[in-house]
Amino acid sequence: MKKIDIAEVAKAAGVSTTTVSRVINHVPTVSEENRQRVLEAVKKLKYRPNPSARRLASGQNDTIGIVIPRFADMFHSFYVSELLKGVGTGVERLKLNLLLHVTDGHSSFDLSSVAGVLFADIDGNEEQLDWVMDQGIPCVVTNHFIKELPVSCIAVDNLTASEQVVAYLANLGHREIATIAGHLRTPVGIERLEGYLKAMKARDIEVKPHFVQRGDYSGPSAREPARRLLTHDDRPTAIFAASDEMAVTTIEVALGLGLRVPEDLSVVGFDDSPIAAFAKVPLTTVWQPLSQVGELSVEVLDKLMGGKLRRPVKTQLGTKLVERQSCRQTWLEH
Amino acid sequence: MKKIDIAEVAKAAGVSTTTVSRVINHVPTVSEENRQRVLEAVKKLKYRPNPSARRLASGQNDTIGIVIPRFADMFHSFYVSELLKGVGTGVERLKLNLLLHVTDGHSSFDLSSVAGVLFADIDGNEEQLDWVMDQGIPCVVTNHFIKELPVSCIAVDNLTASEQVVAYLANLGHREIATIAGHLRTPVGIERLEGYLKAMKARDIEVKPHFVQRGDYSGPSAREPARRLLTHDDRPTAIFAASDEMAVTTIEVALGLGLRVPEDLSVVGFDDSPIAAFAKVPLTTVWQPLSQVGELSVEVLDKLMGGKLRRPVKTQLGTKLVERQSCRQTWLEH
DNA sequence: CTGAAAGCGCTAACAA
DNA sequence: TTGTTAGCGCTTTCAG
Repeated sequence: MKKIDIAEVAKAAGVSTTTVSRVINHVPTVSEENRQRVLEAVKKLKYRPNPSARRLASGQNDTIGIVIPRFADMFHSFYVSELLKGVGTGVERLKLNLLLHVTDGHSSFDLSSVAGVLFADIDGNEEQLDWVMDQGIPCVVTNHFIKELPVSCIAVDNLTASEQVVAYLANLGHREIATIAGHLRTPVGIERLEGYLKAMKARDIEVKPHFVQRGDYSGPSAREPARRLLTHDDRPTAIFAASDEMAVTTIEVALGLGLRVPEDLSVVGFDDSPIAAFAKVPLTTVWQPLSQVGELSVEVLDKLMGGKLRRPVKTQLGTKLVERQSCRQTWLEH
Repeated sequence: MKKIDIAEVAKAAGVSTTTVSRVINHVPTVSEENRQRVLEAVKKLKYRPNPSARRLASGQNDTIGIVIPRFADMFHSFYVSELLKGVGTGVERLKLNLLLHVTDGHSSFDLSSVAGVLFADIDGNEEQLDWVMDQGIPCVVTNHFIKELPVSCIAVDNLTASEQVVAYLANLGHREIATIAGHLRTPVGIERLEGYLKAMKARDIEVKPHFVQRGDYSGPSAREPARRLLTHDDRPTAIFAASDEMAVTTIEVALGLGLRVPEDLSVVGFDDSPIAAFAKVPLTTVWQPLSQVGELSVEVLDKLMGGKLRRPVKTQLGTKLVERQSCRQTWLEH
C-alpha cells in the first residue's frame, strides 16, 4: 500500500495538483465539476494532506504549546482542569492546535515546534520561560503575575479577593480574624496574605502576631497552624485560609477541639474547589474565573502571534465570594 | 530581520547545510572543530530549525493526539487530571509530543497532523473514532471497553471492582444491599451494575426490585434514588453508589432522615475522588489506577505506531477498595 | 478557471 | 569526515 500524495489524487481526478490544493483549501476558483472529481478521488484514495508539508509550504504554524508544572496536588488538578477547559474553548474558537506539555520542572520539550507558549503558572519553570522569551517566541503566563518581566500575564486578582474576604468577615462583626497563608515564595501566596494585611490595616484592626500562620495549601499542612490558632488563649473568631483544603482541615481541627462551626468559629477558604461544597460544613470561599483566564490567555497569545499586540498585556480578573455555611455573625454567637 | 534558515547558519559557520543538519541531529561524524563553529553560529543567529520542514524531510511524526470529551462535571475533571498525569509521564518518557483536543462532541480537529490518537473515553465521540480507525490511524481508547471493535482499549475492571464492593459489604454482614447505578448507556455504568448483580447472585442474596436505582453519577441525581431507598418500608442496610458524588449525596440524605452513617447505613462510593476523603463521613470507595491507565495507553499507542503491535490490545486494570468510615458491620449496629 | 513551475527548510543517500 | 544533490508533499506566484 503506497502512500497517497497530492499528485496521486490529481492523477486520479484528471487535474493538476494545484487544483487539488485549491479544493482542499476551499479556494473558490474551481469549477464545480472539477471540485466534485477531486472530492471523489480524495475519498476513494483516502487521501490525507501531510500537515508538515502544508505548514512548510505555507509558512504557517497554528499550534500553541501549553506547559503545565507538576500536577502533584489536588489544587493543581482542579486548577489545571478549569484552566484547560477555558484554553480548550479558546483554541477551538480560534482554530489553533494545542500541544500539551506536562513538565516535572526541567525536561526541555519541543517548544520549537510551536508558534506561541502558554505557561500555566511557572513555578519551577523559570528557565523555560527565559528560554522562550529569549527566542522571541510569543508567550503568556497565567496565574503568576510577573511585574518585572515584559511578558503577558493573565491572573486572578488575589489581593482584592483577600481584601473582600476580610471585609466580609468584618461586616459580620469579626475583629479577631486570623489567616493561614500559603506558600510565600509565589505571588499568589504573597498577594493573598497582603490582601489580608491590607484590609485589616484599613479597618484599624490589630493583627496579632500569632494570627498569621503558614501552610502550603495542602490540607495536612494546615493542621498545626489551625491547632496553634485554636488552642491559643487569644483565639480568633474567624480564620481565612488561603486554600479550601486548608480551610476544610481547619474546620476539622475546630470540630475536634469541640468548637462549633460557624457558631464558634467562622472559616473562609479560597478556590471554590469541589471539596468546598461537599465539606462537613459547606465552605464559604472565593471562586476564581479560572476557565476565563484560560480562554483569555489563548486570545492574547493569538494576538501576540499575529503581531496584533506589541506590548505585553497584564490583566487581573475579579473573583467572587461564594457564601455557604461556614461563617456567622458574631452577635449571633452568644 | 530576515529569517534564519539552515543555509544561513551554514554560511556563517563556513560549512555545508548537511554539516549543520548533522550537528543539530547529533550525528557523531562531525569534527569537533566544525561542531563548535556550527554551535556558535546557531547561538549567534538564534537559529531554530523549522519543525515542519524537519518532519517533512524525515518523514516522521512523533506527536500523538488526545481527545477528551466535554469536561462538564467534576467526575470528568478528576478523571481527566489523573489520566493526563499518566499520559504526560508516558509521553515524556517516550519523547513524544502531545496534541490536546478538548471536544464538545463533533468539532473535527486536525487529527491529520498526528501519528496516533488517544481517546479519553469516547462518549459522544463515536464518529471521530470511526473516522480515525477508517483512516488507519493507530489509536487507543481508555475508560471505555469496546468489545465489538478491533481497537485497543485500556480500562479499569469495573465489573470485578463492583463485585469486590458487594463482597466487602457481605463480609460485614450486610444482606440488604442496594445500589444506585450510573448511566446505563456506557460500559462503565453497565459493568458497575452487572458486578453488583453478579456478586449478589453468587451469594444467593435476593436483589429486591427497588434495590436497583439509577442516577447519572452527579451528586444531585442521587437525591431522589437515595430518598426512595431510605424511606422505603424495606430499606437497605447498605448502599453501593456508582460514584463518590452520589455516595456523598446518599449520606446527606440519610443524615437528613435521621439515620446515622455508618451505624444505620453503610455507604460505598466509586472513584476515590478528592471529595471522598473530605466528605462529612469519610467515604469508603473504590480507587482506580487512572494515571496508570494513561501511561499504559501511551505505551501501547507508541507500539502501535511503531508497528510493534499488530493486534489491538485489550487490557483491564485492577482497582483497590479504600476503607474509610462509611461502612460498618451489621452486628455492631444494635 | 486552470496548470506549470518554483520554492518552503530540512534530511538522506551518495560521492568524494 | 565532508559536501552535493535530490527529493519530502504541499502552496503559491504567474502565465495562460
